[in-house]
Amino acid sequence: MTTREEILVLGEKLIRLKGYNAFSYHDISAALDIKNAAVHYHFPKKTDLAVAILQSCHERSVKILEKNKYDNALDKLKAFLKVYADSYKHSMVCLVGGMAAEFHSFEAPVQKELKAVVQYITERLADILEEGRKEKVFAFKETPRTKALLVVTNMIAALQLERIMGKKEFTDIYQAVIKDIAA
Amino acid sequence: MTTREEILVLGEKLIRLKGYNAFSYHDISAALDIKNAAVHYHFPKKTDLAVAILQSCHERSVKILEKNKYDNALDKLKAFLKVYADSYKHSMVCLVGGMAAEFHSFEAPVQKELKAVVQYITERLADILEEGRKEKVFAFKETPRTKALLVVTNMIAALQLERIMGKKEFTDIYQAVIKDIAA
DNA sequence: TTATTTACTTACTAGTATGTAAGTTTGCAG
DNA sequence: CTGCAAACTTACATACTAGTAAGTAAATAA
Repeated sequence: MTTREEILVLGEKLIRLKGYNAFSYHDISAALDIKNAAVHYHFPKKTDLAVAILQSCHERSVKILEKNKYDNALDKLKAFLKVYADSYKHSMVCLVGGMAAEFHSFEAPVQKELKAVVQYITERLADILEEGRKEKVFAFKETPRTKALLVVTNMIAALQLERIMGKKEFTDIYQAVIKDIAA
Repeated sequence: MTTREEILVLGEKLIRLKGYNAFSYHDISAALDIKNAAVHYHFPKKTDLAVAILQSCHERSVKILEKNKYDNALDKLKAFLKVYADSYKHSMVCLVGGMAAEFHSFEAPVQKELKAVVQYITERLADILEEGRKEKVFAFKETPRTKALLVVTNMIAALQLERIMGKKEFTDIYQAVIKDIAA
């Protein structure tokens, strides 16, 4: 991994563990054993780093959710939900849930990028749900978009609650969501 | 309102608008036209302020959810959900959702208090849901506790998504949740 | 070989955040 | 009227944070 990539990965980790405003360039430079200015070399401002992290998250999401990767809706949904299960395994909240609270402390480019990620994720999930309902493997009474919002909010906040309470809230919610959608 | 109360109210507002680590004692002292040290007089450390804010939130929740305030489960549920609808009206996330992401940057007393609030809220909602099912006005297949977790996560993250996307995500989710529970 | 670019380090600045110590004002109890 | 406590202000200390300017070492291109 290049230094730039290491900064991106560690930066995302720090946001998802402590929050954006709770980490500093010093946290990154110390962990990677480089100097503060080296981080500024790759990402002049913290805003630049935040935007790059969100873009890499967006790209990752596209890879996971790209059409034709799986040929049935159930596998697509499982791939979608696995992202959150993996977050849970590493005691992290998802990037969106980790940045939402501090939204109004971000500069416009960060806000814009965060919006783009959320929009992409909810739209793709709505597609998957609609497809599954046509295939008769999913059942739900809401519109695909509304059901997608319900599922996404369950996942985002499940990770947050698990962190606070730590009594298998995530697993409960995760299994309930799958059971609820399965026709 | 006493200065102490004004600090508490403004502090909570700042957490819910910008996030805990994004506001400073200066933000409070400037808004209330007092000196920085005056805030420290009432709440020596930021941790003390956070704990006090969470306690006042806890007390408020107890007042709203106290047993025997309403005599039927539907009114109880409505009172519960109204808290989130009011947050939405003021473009704020709820305190729990606003602090979850930064959880690991808090000192132990803050973490403990946040946990207590979440625990109380989910337990009371589970009670309300169970009561409503007995009254045959609510219908759901999950356990009351799991259904409570599903509803709470919908509300918490709905406020967060609304903030990011701003295209009536909250209203969609809010109405879908009520429709889903109503028998 | 020389020039240029990449990826840094060294060294620094300006601003802000949390927090404290000591002094001041105001109202009230005895 | 005196003493005392509550609610501040003034002034300061410490530490960190974001960010910059200038220099360096190594690889690469002309």
